[in-house]
Amino acid sequence: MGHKYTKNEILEGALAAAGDEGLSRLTFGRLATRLGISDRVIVYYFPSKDDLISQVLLAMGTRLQETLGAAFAGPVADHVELLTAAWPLVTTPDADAVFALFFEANGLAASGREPYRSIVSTLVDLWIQWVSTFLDGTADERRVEAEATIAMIDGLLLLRQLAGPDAAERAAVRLGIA
Amino acid sequence: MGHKYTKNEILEGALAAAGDEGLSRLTFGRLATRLGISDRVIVYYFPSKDDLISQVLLAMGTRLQETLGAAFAGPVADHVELLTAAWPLVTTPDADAVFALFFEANGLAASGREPYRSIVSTLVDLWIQWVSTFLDGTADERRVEAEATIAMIDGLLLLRQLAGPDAAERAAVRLGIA
DNA sequence: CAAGGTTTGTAGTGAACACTACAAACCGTA
DNA sequence: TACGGTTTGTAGTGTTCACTACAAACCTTG
Repeated sequence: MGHKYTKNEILEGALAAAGDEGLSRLTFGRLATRLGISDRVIVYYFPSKDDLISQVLLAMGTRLQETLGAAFAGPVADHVELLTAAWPLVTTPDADAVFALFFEANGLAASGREPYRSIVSTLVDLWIQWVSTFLDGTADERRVEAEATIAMIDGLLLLRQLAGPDAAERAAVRLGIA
Repeated sequence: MGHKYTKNEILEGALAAAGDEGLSRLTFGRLATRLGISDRVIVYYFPSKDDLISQVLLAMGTRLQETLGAAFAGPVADHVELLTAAWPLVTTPDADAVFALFFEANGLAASGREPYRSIVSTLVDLWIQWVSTFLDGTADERRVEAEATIAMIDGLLLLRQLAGPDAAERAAVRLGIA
């Protein structure tokens, strides 16, 4: 099978493109130009734009879990411990690009646009469940603790994106992290 | 001056439209149809799309300050006190619509798109400064406390938008609010 | 009434977008 | 070599979008 780009390589390129220019600038045409291929190869692998976006966001989520999962060894007691461990990993330039993407998707989801709404909703549920596996306690306790963890990390990282790393660092310290 | 719509009335309509359909669906054509007027009246008052968006976001910020400002009487000691007072006011259907808009703008800003980036950046600075006027302490202390306040409220409200009011309420309680 | 600010009618432009149709070429493998 | 998966050439479709040009009508105030 003679090929220049496999599906995965195109997805890879889409991740990079979305990181650079944002989700709203991720189009068949722009991505094709960026990769130096015909837009019809992309359509060949991703029959609709929704397919492309869904898979980009899903891949992004999986990749982030791999990064973070490596750092979370055993179960910890509460969200502060978890955040303290996670904070250095989510404040790198690479992570910044990933979270910029997520915030864009979150915003579009919050305003009700499909397919963002359903994808992000699924993603958030997965994350709550995933984070709770690193926590101690009953199922209910772990869920609440995971929700608090996600709220705090989102808030701090949003502050980081909008007010800068220094502001986020100060706030993190004030809230008992790092 | 014979007029059907003043600039302010159009801005009002734009706020409502953005709340209903999201910023990305706020276009001259759609707004004109929604208001039952010609799109050229809108262009007449808002010569470019960036003008319209900027003023919508600015108006949204001002309006939110008016709502919250009424509830904040005197200075309080820390972000927990402030959040406890603010929480009931930001968890109403009206506030939900406003914050959905802000999250959409934040997301577009995070991915670097103009004019969102510069407007939101200005807005965030204004908010940090504004929130700090309700706090006690030195200038530095108040700034950090304001940053923490904003991080937490953003995180909790984002969770509210994406995982639902119940999840946000649980997390808020766990974090010492409400 | 005259002037001037406002609104619409009519008619566009050029760009970006998602997506389609079809035939040809390419290329590794069986 | 024949097959089948892949890639491109060529050429579209229909939609939405921001924005423009211009003249006419409208309407309120001075």
